[in-house]
Parts: sequence; structure tokens; C-alpha cells
Amino acid sequence: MLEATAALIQERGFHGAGLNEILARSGTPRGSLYHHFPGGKGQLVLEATLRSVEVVTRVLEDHLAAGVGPVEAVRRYILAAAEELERSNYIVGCPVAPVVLDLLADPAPLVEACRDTLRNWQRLLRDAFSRSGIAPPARAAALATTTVAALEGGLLLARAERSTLPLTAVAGEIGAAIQAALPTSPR
Amino acid sequence: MLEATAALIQERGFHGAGLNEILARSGTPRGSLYHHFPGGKGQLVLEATLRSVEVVTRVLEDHLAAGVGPVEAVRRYILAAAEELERSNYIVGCPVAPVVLDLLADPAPLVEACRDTLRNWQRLLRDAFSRSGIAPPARAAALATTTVAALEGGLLLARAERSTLPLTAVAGEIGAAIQAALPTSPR
Amino acid sequence: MLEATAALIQERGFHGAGLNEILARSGTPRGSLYHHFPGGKGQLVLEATLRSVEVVTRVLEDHLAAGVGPVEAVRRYILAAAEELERSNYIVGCPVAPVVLDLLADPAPLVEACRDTLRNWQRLLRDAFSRSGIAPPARAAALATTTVAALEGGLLLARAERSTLPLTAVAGEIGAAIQAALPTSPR
Amino acid sequence: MLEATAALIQERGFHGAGLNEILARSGTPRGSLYHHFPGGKGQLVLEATLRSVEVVTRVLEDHLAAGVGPVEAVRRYILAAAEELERSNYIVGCPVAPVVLDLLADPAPLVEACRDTLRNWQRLLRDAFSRSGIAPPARAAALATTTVAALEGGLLLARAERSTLPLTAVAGEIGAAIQAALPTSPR
DNA sequence: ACTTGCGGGACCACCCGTTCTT
DNA sequence: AAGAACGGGTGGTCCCGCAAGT
Repeated sequence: MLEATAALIQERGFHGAGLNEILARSGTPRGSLYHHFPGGKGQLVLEATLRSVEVVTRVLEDHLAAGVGPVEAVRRYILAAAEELERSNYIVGCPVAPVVLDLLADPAPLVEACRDTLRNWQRLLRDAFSRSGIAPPARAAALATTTVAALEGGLLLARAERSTLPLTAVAGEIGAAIQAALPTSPR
Repeated sequence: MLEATAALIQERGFHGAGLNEILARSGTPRGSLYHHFPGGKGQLVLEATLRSVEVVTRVLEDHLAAGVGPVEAVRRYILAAAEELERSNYIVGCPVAPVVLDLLADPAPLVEACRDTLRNWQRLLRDAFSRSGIAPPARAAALATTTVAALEGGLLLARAERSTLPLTAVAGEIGAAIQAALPTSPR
Repeated sequence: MLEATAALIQERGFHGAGLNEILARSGTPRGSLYHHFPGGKGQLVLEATLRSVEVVTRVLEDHLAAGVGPVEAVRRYILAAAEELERSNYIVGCPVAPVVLDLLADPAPLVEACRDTLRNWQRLLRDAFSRSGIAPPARAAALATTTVAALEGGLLLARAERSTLPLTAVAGEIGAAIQAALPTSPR
Repeated sequence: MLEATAALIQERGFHGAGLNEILARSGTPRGSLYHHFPGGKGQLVLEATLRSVEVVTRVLEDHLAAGVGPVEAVRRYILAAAEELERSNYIVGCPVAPVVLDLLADPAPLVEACRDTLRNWQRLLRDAFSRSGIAPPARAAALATTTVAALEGGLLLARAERSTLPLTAVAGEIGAAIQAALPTSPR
């Protein structure tokens, strides 16, 4: 059911993802929802998003820990995201983007979780950049922020075009930007 | 009414923007909507989006034509977007992003219009980059795509944080990336 | 416009016939309706119905005055109605039936006009029957009522079956009934 | 709720019967409708019509099986319909007539059900007529069709006049027609 | 004199997310 | 754990006036 929820949110956004269709897709009976998720739609979406986020974060961490350097790690990660997007027929993009765009006004814990997720991704990248010698810390942080931003935007462009080309362009240019910020690169 | 529509879509996304609230905000009676937009919500949102896009595009063109070079033009444009976002209490971001994220499955003309808009922005930037000497054309195109992507993602991050800091980081790093691609820069 | 109104009422009934579609079919501009028919939909439908009724009544009168005797006159009239129904793809039946069935509660002048129309048809038949020697007057009246009823019901059955067979059956049996009531027939 | 639906359709026709009023009359909460009738208005009307039809059919069968001969059976049945019509303040007529007249264009299963109902009534009458010796079969069928038609039309006339007199006239004349077709009658 | 454009609510059928009962 | 029931709300369309504008 969490998978169906995540998929439907990716397709239609938070408000467009109806409980009826979620239940129908996952074969869950109606009453079970409020048994397992007393908080209703909010809780369901929260948990579904957290689960998707966990997977994505794990992938990012794995690439950063692969010992191939930040340039190659980021490049591979972005291309992996592109592949996943294409494989899912351009459904599976970023799990937090639809929530952030649909729930601006609401002070829900959902939005806070999405914000924390985005912060966490930036932190992971920033630390990897710093470890690779990018300095000062503010530079590493700015580069991490830009990387996450370019990935989010790249997923948007790829979805709009139904093509992975925007993401390959982003992978190349962001890789170049990271390379240029590395200490050994000035030479 | 178009403004209210655009604003509400920014706040809640396509499916979360109800006609009732749009009408209530703009003081429009229900029957007028059907008169001016016989196509219903789809047409209304399309025209509202096109209007917002037009304004944004104009601003981008103006900055690119200001004769300050692509680095400074892009930097100023991103910071202008950040200012606008902050001034509107983090409501006014990109007009096409919510539509793209909410209407994946639908073959609506809306999605096509958004796709064309994104293409146009990339084209404007690519041409400016090429005119500044960035070559080959594919490089200029990739840089333009990455710039648009980073801006879209930056707006998302800024909204999630309710802060313009992500956009200033993006402005700086994207500026640096463009600078590094300019022909005169290597020396 | 009156024709379009009559046709649409035959297809969808009074409440199902929307002014929008009437105007669209007849090419009439919106404002003209209330110029020519200040009474709105009620008046429009009333006049359209009266016009259709006039045509039907004329046909009935012509058949009755053709000097072929009441049996043949009624038979020809019913078959003419069947032909018209078939020619119009089972749209053109009785112009008053839909109004009577749709406006039971309403005390509109429309219903009174329909009632008077039905009375008039019965009167025309009753007089023809009496002139042919059917007596007493109450018998002629009952036969006239039954003839109109069978025609109305026959149109209903024909429409439901999309076939003129029910009307030919009605024509035959009602003809036989009239024949049996004629004074010369017993012998 | 089914009763309220049937009654409202009799009063205003298919398009004139609003779900709101049906719910208000029957005291049903809004959401229950969609729960019990996922097919919406179409399914609701279909089931309501079928229920009304069942009752009417039962009454017809009972009269035909009463062993009083077809003439008396039909006479009693028509007069029973007249009584029911009067008792309900001229609301309860034929349950299928409004549907047939309101839904000409639609290929709904509703119309098919109405057609089958009308066929069934004709079949019941035809079989009774045949059992009573009316021959050939085509004659019995034509008489059955005419009987149903006269009843349908008689209900229309009675409603328009707000009087049962048309139905008593129909009962008498149709009875005479059946009598004339019986084999023992010529003698 | 006649048409147009627009405004105005009420209402449509449908479906939402939620709660209650078993 | 699950089906039935609940109202409020969805986007959409209804039939109808009132204003200018030919």
C-alpha cells in the first residue's frame, strides 16, 4: 500500500492522489487504512514518503561511499536516477518534490519531513565534498545545494520531456562544476 | 482571476486548487468562469500559467539582453527570482513546476505548454551562452539545461526552507560553472 | 429554433433539453431568446409544442376528411405516424407526451395546453366516429379516447423497440375495434 | 430510497429527477448513495425502475391467473392501474414510460431494461390470449401489443386530465376488442 | 430593434477523506 | 480487521437577467 501511495503521489501530486485509487491499486480494504494509519491520509503519505526517501538516500550514500571520488559518485547517482525514471515510464522521480509543491500553506509534519530530507541530502554531499578537499566549508555547502537543486530540476525537465537527456546534461555539467572546485583541479 | 488561479496552483498544485477557492479569492461569480473559459479548469489553468510564464520569460530575456554577460545575467535573474519568492511569502516560484508534477498521466495540452515553456527558457539561455563564445553548441545547451534545472530545484529548496539561501548558493555556483565554460576564462 | 426545441424535447424530455443545446443547434444567439420569448424556457417550449401540435392535428384532420371512412382514416394516420417516426430515426413521436410526463407537479400553462391538445384529438375522432354512425355518443367518445391512447402507447413501444411493428399492430387492432363498432358492421 | 427515486422520476422524468431531491425525500445521506449504487444515477434509476416493474408485473400476472378470462382480467388490471394512479394523486403511472421518453439517444442499459419489460408484458398477455383460444398467434400478439399500448396511452391521458375516465374508457374498449377476438364470441 | 458579452447563483452528478459498527 | 455509512466538497453546467453596443 505504501508503494501504491508513493507511486500515485508521483503521478498526480498529493491532492490528486485519492485514497480510493490507492486502496483499489493495492487491494487494501477500506477500513484497514485507519487501522494501520490512524492519522489518515497525512500519516499514510508521510510513511510512504519516508520509505521512498530511505531507499533514495541509501543509494546516494552507497555511491558516495564507493570510493570513486565525488565527481564520479554524483555522476553515477544522477544517471541512476535517470535510469530509474525511465524504467518506471517517467513516474518515479523525487519523492519529496510533489509534497513540497502541493502543501505550501499547510504546516504539516509532512513538509518538515521533506525539508529535513532535502537538508540531509545536502549534508551528505557537503561532507563528501569537504572530505575530498573542497574548501571552505561554505563552498562545499553551496555546491551540495546546487547539486541537489540541479538533480531536482533535472528530474522535472526529464519528466516534462519524457526523456533522460536533461539528466545526462545535468550530470555532465554538475560533474564539471565539482571537478572545478576540487583542490587538485587548479593545476 | 488568472492571478488567483496562478497563486492557488503555486500553493496547492493543480489538483489542490479548487475552483471554489479561486472564485472566492477573485470575487468572480461562478457563471463568469464558464463564460470566459468554456474549457473549464483546464483552460483556466492553461491561460493562467501562460500569463505567468510570459512575465517570467520577459524578465529572463531582459536580463540576458542587459549586456552584462551571461554570468552576471544568470546570477541577477536567479536572485531576482529569489527576491520575488521571498516577497510573496514563498508562494511565487515556477509557474510550470506544479503542473508538470501533478499531471503526469494526462495528455493535456497543459503539459505540452509547460514542456514548450521549459524548452524555450533553455533555448534563450543556450543562445546567450553561444553568443558569449561557449562552444561547442552541445556544451552551451547542456549548460542551459543545467541552469534551468538548478533554478527549478533551487526554487524548490528555497520554498522548503522558507529561505532564499539555497537560491543564492545556486546563483553563485551556476555563475561559476558558466564562467568556467567561457572561452576567455581558461587563461 | 422552435424546431430544434421540439426535436430536443423529443430526445431528452423537458428537463433534459437544455437551452444551451437548443441555441447551439439552431445557431441562435443567446440574448435573442429572451427578446423573442420573454417567458423563458416555458414560453419557448410552449410555442414549439403548439407548432408541432398544429402540424400533427392538421394531418389527423386531413385523414379524417379524406372520405375513406374512419377505419381507413385511423389506420392511415397511425401508419403515417409510424413512417414519420422511422424517418426521423425514432425521434419524432408525440410532441405532448414528454411534456406531460416531465411536468406532473407543475401547474404550468404548458400542461394545460397539452391536455387541451389531447382533448382536441379525441374530439376530432369522436366526431368522425359519430358521423359514421357509431352510437351512442359515449361509445364514440370511449373509442376515440382508446384510439388516442393506443397511438400514444404505440409510439412509446415503437420507440423502445426502434421498430414500427408495434404501430402496425395497433393500427390493425384499433381499426378492427372501430369496424366492430360501426352500425353496418354487425350484419 | 428506491421508492423516492421511482416517485420522482414519475413526477419529473429522468433528467428532472435530481439526486439531491431524491436524497432529501428519502432522508438518505449523500455518501450512502455512491456506496450502495457505485454506478451512480444510472444504476439507482435502473434498480428503482426494476423494482417498480416487478410489482406491476406481479399484479398483471395475478389478474391473468385469476381464472376470470382475458377480457375480465385485462379490464380489472387496467382499472386497478387507474385506482393506483388516482390514489397516488396521479403520480404512479407506468414506471418505464418516463425513462423511454427521456433517454432516446443514450445507449444505456436502462433503455434496454425498459424495452425488455414492455416485451415481457406483451408476452404475458399474448400467452393468455392464445390460451383463451385467440388465433392465429400473430393476432394474439397484435392484440397484446395494442393492449399494452392502450394502457400506456391511457395512463398518459388520465394523468393529463387528472381523471381516471380515460382509463375506464380504455378498459371498456380494449375489453370489447379482446372479446371480439375470442373464438366463442362470433357465435 | 435586436444582439452581444457578461454576470449570477443554484444545482448537477460524482467522489472525497473519515468514522461507526460489527 | 473490515465493510457500511457519512456529509461535505469537487469540477462542471444549468437557466436566467442586466448592461452596452451596434
